[in-house]
Amino acid sequence: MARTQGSHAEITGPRMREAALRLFARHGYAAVSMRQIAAEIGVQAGALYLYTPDKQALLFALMRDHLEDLLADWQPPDAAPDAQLESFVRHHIRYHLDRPDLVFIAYMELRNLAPDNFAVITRLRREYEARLEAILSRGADVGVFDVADTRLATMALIAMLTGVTTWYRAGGRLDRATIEARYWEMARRSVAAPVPLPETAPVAKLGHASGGDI
Amino acid sequence: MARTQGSHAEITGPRMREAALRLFARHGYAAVSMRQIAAEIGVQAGALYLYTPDKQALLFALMRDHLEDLLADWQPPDAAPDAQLESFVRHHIRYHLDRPDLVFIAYMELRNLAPDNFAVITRLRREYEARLEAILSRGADVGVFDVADTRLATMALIAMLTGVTTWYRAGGRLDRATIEARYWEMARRSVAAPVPLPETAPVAKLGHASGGDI
DNA sequence: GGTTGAATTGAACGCGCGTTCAGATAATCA
DNA sequence: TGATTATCTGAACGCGCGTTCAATTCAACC
Repeated sequence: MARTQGSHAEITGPRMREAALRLFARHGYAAVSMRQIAAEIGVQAGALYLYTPDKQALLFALMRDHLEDLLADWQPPDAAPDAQLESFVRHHIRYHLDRPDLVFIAYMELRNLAPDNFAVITRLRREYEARLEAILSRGADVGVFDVADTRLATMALIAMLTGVTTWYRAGGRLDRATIEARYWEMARRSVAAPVPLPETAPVAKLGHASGGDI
Repeated sequence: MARTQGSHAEITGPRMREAALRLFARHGYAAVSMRQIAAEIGVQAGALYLYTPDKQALLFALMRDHLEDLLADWQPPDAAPDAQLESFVRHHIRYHLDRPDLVFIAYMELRNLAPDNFAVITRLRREYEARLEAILSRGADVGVFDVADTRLATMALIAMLTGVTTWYRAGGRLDRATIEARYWEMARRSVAAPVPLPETAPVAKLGHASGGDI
């Protein structure tokens, strides 16, 4: 007996990826079996191999697609560094709140990647980090940011922002817009140059006294 | 044939924990077998069960001991909130740079804990987070900090600081003291209240113009 | 209505897993 | 020296793993 009612390739493939994503995020790649993924979508394990050459490729595809999406989804706007940073931070938070499982996997399962796959994923991550670093660099040159080490600041900011997925739950105490604003406020302050003295510069775009969202 | 030369309980036990720690951190709990741990210390898998009831207890012991150590190792000094925060941040960075594997495991392997063990570990983590949150709360009350949401700020800061383990490598470009100073600088700015206006307050302990370590 | 072929089943493969335990060994103690 | 005991081996247990594949089913097309 095979090919039970309602079986279609264009459905099973995506469903497999969804189930794998959910299970990998919940229990970890190594702890999830192909049989579990198959059971999740009402299919036998063998059927999965119509849609992925093996388990490793399934993980890799999830991570690669996620990172390529992330990179394609955001380009630095043609603006001043502070505006670029705000755009980056807000997009990062929004994107991560939308795809908690993907984000989780993408940096939890790095060690379960085969060497070649690891290299690809690492390159994509570096590319994303480089975008933030470029913003910080330019802002530091212009004097609107005050970062002693752009690489460290990049890693610190990304860690801070990505951390939102570890505690955020939909329907929780804070809504997404508030969370976005709070993170942006903290990120901004952590790298902003000190407010110029009043007699020197009249306008302080990144001044500390806005307090609008507090 | 058993009990080969030089076998001693007081050596094998700790060695097992060290090997498990290293392997769990490198490959993940689920991907490491008891046989691999045993091979690492030159012993057969069965011998491990003299020192742990099972694999799960081994993971749990590592995580619990780590968190209890972390909690025992630092108490908030009897000082102003800003000094307390500096103490917390510097200790956190130092502690985490000293024990990258333990830290890594302690939040990577949460999902591999049995429910009862998970509850214990979560309680310890909450306790640690609560210490930081208390500092931020007090500082906000006093007016030296400006945090819109202490819980969010707590999670954001801890994520930022803990992230240091993802990129730090001994002998790298930055030495530990520099890293500690940079993180403290970013953490401080992200929560510090705006500098009081010159005519209002003569001394600004958390002012933005120190620049000493830049 | 018969044929075709994509989609799936279900059984099988060898393997390594966590754990147990009787037996062997060597250090210790009387 | 002989008995005891802590320590460890090596084999075994049942199980689930990732993966393969012949057989089967069903939708689509002629």
